[in-house]
Formats: sequence, structure tokens, C-alpha cells
Amino acid sequence: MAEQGQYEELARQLSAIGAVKRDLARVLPHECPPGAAAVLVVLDRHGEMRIGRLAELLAIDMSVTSRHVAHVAERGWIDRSPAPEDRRSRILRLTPAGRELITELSDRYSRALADHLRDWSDDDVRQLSSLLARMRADFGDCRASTTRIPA
Amino acid sequence: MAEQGQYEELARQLSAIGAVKRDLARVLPHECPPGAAAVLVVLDRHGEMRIGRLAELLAIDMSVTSRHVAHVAERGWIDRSPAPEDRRSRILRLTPAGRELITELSDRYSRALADHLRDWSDDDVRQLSSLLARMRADFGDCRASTTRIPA
DNA sequence: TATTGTTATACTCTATAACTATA
DNA sequence: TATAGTTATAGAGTATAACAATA
Repeated sequence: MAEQGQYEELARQLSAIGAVKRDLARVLPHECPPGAAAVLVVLDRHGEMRIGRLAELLAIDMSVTSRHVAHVAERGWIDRSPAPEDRRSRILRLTPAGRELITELSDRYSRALADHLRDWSDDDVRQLSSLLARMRADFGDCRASTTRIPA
Repeated sequence: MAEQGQYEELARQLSAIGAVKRDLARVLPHECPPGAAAVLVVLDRHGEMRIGRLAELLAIDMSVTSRHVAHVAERGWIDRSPAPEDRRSRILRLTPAGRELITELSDRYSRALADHLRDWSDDDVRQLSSLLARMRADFGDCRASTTRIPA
């Protein structure tokens, strides 16, 4: 268990990280805002899935996910085929165009990071990724386990 | 220099960190949205300053900063006294009420983090803070040094 | 003429709630 | 009746550009 001062410092750093995210977002193509990019990244990473699962992985509400998905579907980057076992759902899958785009996005993100983090060792980058993943998991676990009592 | 795959992983983690920030934001009092809280945190951390300097430290545009500042000033958490040497500027300073609030905010942030990161050692927390600070600095340096060529 | 701030406008992201269709 | 997804609405954050006052 860390001291309060350490938590306050971490809170400050988390708040400030928005600037980095905004810088990164600037490398995205015009038609592909960060929310749309996130959808493509998750589909590329985890394969085809329904919207509910996507929302879970993105840790945002399904209503928001639905809009991002509509955006990328309208542009032909994913297709939505009927789910065989549940006609309420559709299966989301990257199209060839989507796969091309996600490759381009990965390149741009990587180039931007490599450019700014010139002095970072492979281990530095790995360590930061790993700590962020762990933090996210520790928050997510709690979200899942907390019994929500409706007002 | 790290490999491309490591940068892609970092990009994913950065994208996903929004969920943690939103969870943290939920502990804030109703009248104090995250942008307002950030203003108070910086003033508490760095002492009185003008808006321009505040915008720099927050790494957001001055126009945005101006609105956050108006919000906290309207609620009596800061005062704006005339800058003695430049009548275009005012000096922003926490009021006693603002100082009370920032103490409350720090407590809430710390409690939330301590609650979720129960298993983290002091060193884990310190290391994550330090890596985030370094990343922010490496991005910020570039922003400052890049010559912006207007289109 | 250049700089400090403010305001108007527009865009993106997000959540809540109401609604449709299917289980 | 419960669940998957969509849509409408509203709130928060941000940037750009036009504008005011002062340097």
C-alpha cells in the first residue's frame, strides 16, 4: 500500500496524460476519429465479435459503441453479418478495407510514439504498457465485482 | 529504441486508460468537473500564476483554460487580482474555500486509487507516475520545439 | 504591430433513458 | 419478462478563429 502523496502524484499524472493522447490522435486520418480507430484496433486484436462484447473490451457504454460501429460500418471498414444464434445481434468483422486501414493506423501510431519516445528503451516501453494494463485491470475488476444498487 | 509491436501495445493501453480516468472522475463533487479540478490542482501545486502559464502547465489551449478558470472563479474557489505589471493579465490564486476544496479532492482521488490499487506497492505506484511524467515531458518537449508552419 | 485573454462556434467523446426487436 | 442493440438528448472537453484591451 502506497502513501497518500504517491496517489496524489499518480492522479496528477493521469490527468495530464490527456495531452499525450490528443497529440497521438492528431496522426489519425480525417474520416477516422479516435473512437472509430479504437473499434478497429479491438476488432483487429480480438477478432470478430458482437457489439456487447466490443463495448466491454472498450470499457464504454453500448450506446456509444453502437455509434462508433455505425461510423466505421458506413465507411466500409467493417461488415455486420447476422448472428446465427441470436437475431438481435450481428457479428462485426473487419473488411479488407478495414484491415488496410488498421495497418495504416498502427504504423502511424507507432511512428508517432517512436518519434517522441526516441530515448526510451524497449524495456521502458514494455514496463509502462504493463503497468497501464495492470491498472486498467484492477479498475475493471472492481467495476465488474461492484454490486450496483440502482437509486 | 523499441520494436513496433511494443509501440502498438502502448498505443492500445493509452487508448484504454480513458476508462480509468472516467472512473476517477466519478468521485468529484457535482459542481466540480474534471477540468475545474485540474485548475485547482495546478494552482495548489505551483502557486499563483496567470492564465497563460496555467494553460501551459495544463497543456490545453488558453481559450479552454479561460473557461475552466471562469467556472472556478464563479464558485469562489479562486480570485483574480490585477497583475501589477501587465493590465491585460490577472493573477489567479486559490481562496480559502478553494484550498478546502482541493484538500477534499486530493483525499477523494487518493482514496479511490488506494481502493482500486490495493495490491500495488509504493514502488509500483511511484514507477508508473514516473514513467507517465517522462512520457508527458518527451511529448511536451517536442511540442515546444516543433516549429509550427501555418498552412 | 504583437500579445494576453475572452467569446463564439463546432467537433468528439461519454452516459442516461426511452424505444424496438428478439429471446 | 429479460436482453441486445439503437436513437435521442444532454453534459463535458477540446480546438480554431474572431475580437477586445493593453503592451
